Amino acid sequence: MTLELELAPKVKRAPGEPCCEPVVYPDVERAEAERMAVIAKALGDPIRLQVVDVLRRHAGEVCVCELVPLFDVGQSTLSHHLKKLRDAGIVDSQRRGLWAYYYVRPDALEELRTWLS
Amino acid sequence: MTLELELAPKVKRAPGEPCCEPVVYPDVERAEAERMAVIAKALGDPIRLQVVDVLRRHAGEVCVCELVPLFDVGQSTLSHHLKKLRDAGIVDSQRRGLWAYYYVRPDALEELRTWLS
DNA sequence: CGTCTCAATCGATATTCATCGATGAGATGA
DNA sequence: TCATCTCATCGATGAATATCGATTGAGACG
Repeated sequence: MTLELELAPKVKRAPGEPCCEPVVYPDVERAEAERMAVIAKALGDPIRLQVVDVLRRHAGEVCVCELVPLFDVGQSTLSHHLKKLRDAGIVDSQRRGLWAYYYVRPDALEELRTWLS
Repeated sequence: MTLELELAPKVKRAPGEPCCEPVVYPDVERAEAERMAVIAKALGDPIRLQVVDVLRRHAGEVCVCELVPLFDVGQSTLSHHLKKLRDAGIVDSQRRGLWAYYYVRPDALEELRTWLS
């Protein structure tokens, strides 16, 4: 904040010479970032993120037949979104009788939350 | 956990009768969820998320010319990703001479982090 | 068994998106 | 003024994705 006035590199330099401190980026962090991107991508659709929001507000489980009328898409489309969320480890489901009940698996969201901290 | 054994609805019911407690989802929460989806979507690409990771590790700013060799894509592609991050309010940039320096704007990430809590 | 219901899957389609190469914009310096 | 450098933007292309309607599969019930 205070003494960074000379961060701007000199324009005159040998070709290929770096303009500033070289940035290092370990493979370990790269792998973790890739995992976080998978979670964020699953949350990156408005419908999917709203589904997660609804599930979190109803701390137990929510039946798919209750989820469908909340959104302006067909049942098959919502099922597709639920699969994406399942594949990312964000939600899971349990069948009872004819119905399927979905619930949030907090671990994935907590992973992302921690990464953001 | 303990007393949810009778959550499964009776199969026999009048047509159209809900299978469980109706779910409500206020428009206010819906709007907030849409905003979070924008942020999550911007983070949902491995390269973009790694860019944010690098910028966070270098608390000040990082020159684009240092960013480019870190990733296996061309300069124009990286510029495209940086624009996406800018549009989502996650990063911002400042030009000094020929160079452009990018830095993280913590607010957007903090918004998402708070939502995840 | 046959039929009904709910949810998952399939196939098709239109849109979005990541990527590239080329070009443009702006600054620097000869 | 002109060449060079960095980065942003443009246009095109192939891949991924969101969506739909139709079908399938699994349970429940009679």
